[in-house]
Formats: sequence, structure tokens, C-alpha cells
Amino acid sequence: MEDSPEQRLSRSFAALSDPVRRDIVARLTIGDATVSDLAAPYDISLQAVSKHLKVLEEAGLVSRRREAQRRPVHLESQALAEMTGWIERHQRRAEQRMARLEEVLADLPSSDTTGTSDTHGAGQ
Amino acid sequence: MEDSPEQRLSRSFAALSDPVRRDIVARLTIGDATVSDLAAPYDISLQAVSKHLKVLEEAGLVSRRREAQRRPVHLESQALAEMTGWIERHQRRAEQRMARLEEVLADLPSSDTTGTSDTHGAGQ
DNA sequence: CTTGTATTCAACCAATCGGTTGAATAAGGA
DNA sequence: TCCTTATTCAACCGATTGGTTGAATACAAG
Repeated sequence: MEDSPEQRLSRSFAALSDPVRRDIVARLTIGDATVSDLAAPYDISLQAVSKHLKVLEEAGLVSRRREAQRRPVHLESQALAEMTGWIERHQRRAEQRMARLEEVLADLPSSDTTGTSDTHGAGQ
Repeated sequence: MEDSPEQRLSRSFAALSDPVRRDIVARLTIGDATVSDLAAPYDISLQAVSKHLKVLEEAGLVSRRREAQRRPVHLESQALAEMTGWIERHQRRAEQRMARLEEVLADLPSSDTTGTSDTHGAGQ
């Protein structure tokens, strides 16, 4: 029972939808850190932070190794890359479409250039 | 009571954590569409899709205009840009750090290049 | 072996989520 | 006016989420 790319993407986005987890990711860009290191800035329990890390790990955004009784957390930037991959792909499509649209509008007779109106004709 | 950038980011990521909503965004890169257009491919009720669109709208990822009794939905690619902004910023930091680390490792005497070990010395 | 430290597991709770169905609203057309 | 089409609102429901506290596990060090 392994993970479809769809599911991993869902988990990654869900993981970064929490400000504490985004904050943790930001912190990890500076360097690996233990659970207690990461928990220090927050008012929540260590267990809560541990849960957040589990969520990040299951999304593939971080990995953990063992080092004595500590469990240093490491950011997996490749998982971030997959997310930007998805977003940019769609962003690009949307922007290309808008560019084509504006080109067409520029060629038209005249009247108002107002309103972000659109073809929107079916498709599907 | 307006929206901090932090909150909008949370909402955007949460919005894209659902496969149906990602799918809708993908569909909208082709062109604006009505609620029923968007609902057609799915087995869920029209109301459920309407809710999904509300989530996307509150995240700033789509906007809606009125056109007779229809409410065509339009993708706001700029909101996607904000997301990639956040991710890439952190991705870049992480990768730069790794690059510096590898540089240092290359200069070291010898022994194992194994294990993604790390400085991880405090920080905070 | 006992103690201390770092972390996770387990059970619980309130809030949110994704879905449902049924009723309400908005607008065009007979 | 009445009917149809498009969409939203409202109430409800089970599952998931982010937090809690208390007990368990994994190691290191006396």
C-alpha cells in the first residue's frame, strides 16, 4: 500500500497549510534540528510538535535520523520541488492563456478593454 | 478583520491539499467555467462543488463574476505565484546550505562521505 | 540497575472538513 | 405570472485535525 503521487501532493500541501509547520520548515533551512530545538519557540507541548513533525515526515518534507536519544530532523528540499512543479505548471498554463487572450483583444475593433471577461465556452 | 499574508498562505495551501480542488484549478487553466461545468466530471453533488469553490475563492485562488444566472469562475494565477514564492524561497535556502556543506566536506581530510550528516549546532 | 533526558504512543476533546439532502434565492423565458 | 435553470444557504453527519495529559520507550551516564 504505497503512496500515489496525487496523495503525496495532497499531503505536502496539507502539511504546509499549518503556520507552525511552515515555520518549522523555514527553521530547517538553516540546519537540521532536534525535536526539542524545534519546539522551543512555541507555546505548545513537545508532543504537539512531535505530531507536526510526523505530518511533515509522512508528506516526505522532512526525514529523521537517530543520534543517541535525539532524533535530528532534516529538510528534504526535493519534496518542495515537487510542489513548485505542480503549481508552476498550472500557473504557466493560466498565464499563457491570458497572454493569448490579450493578444486577441488587442486585435479587436475597439470599445472597452475593461472587465476580465473571457471565452469560457464549454471545453471539457 | 482582514487577512494577514500568513493566513492567506495557510488558506491557499489548505485549498490545494484537496485533489478535487487541485483538479478544478487545473481545469480552470483552460478557461473560465460555470459551477455546473466544473461539477460535471465528479460524482459529488453540485453543492459540494460549490463549497469547494468557496474555499478556493476565500484563498484568493479564484474569483467569480455574475453572468445571468450563471457564476463563471476565473483562476487568479497571482495567488499561485505567492505560493511558489514562499516555497522557492525556502527551497533555495535549503539548497544553498547543502551546497555550502558539500563544499566544506570536499575540503576535509578523507574518510566517509556517507550519511547526510550536518552541522546542526543549535542556532535559534 | 537506577536515574535523567529525548522522544513517541495512546486516549481523549473540541473544532474543522468534505460530504449529504432540502429549502431558498436569482435571473431568464414561456 | 409561473416555470425552469443555476447557484447558494442551512442543518446535519462521520472522519480528520491540532491540541491536551499521562504512560511508555530508547539511550547515556551514574
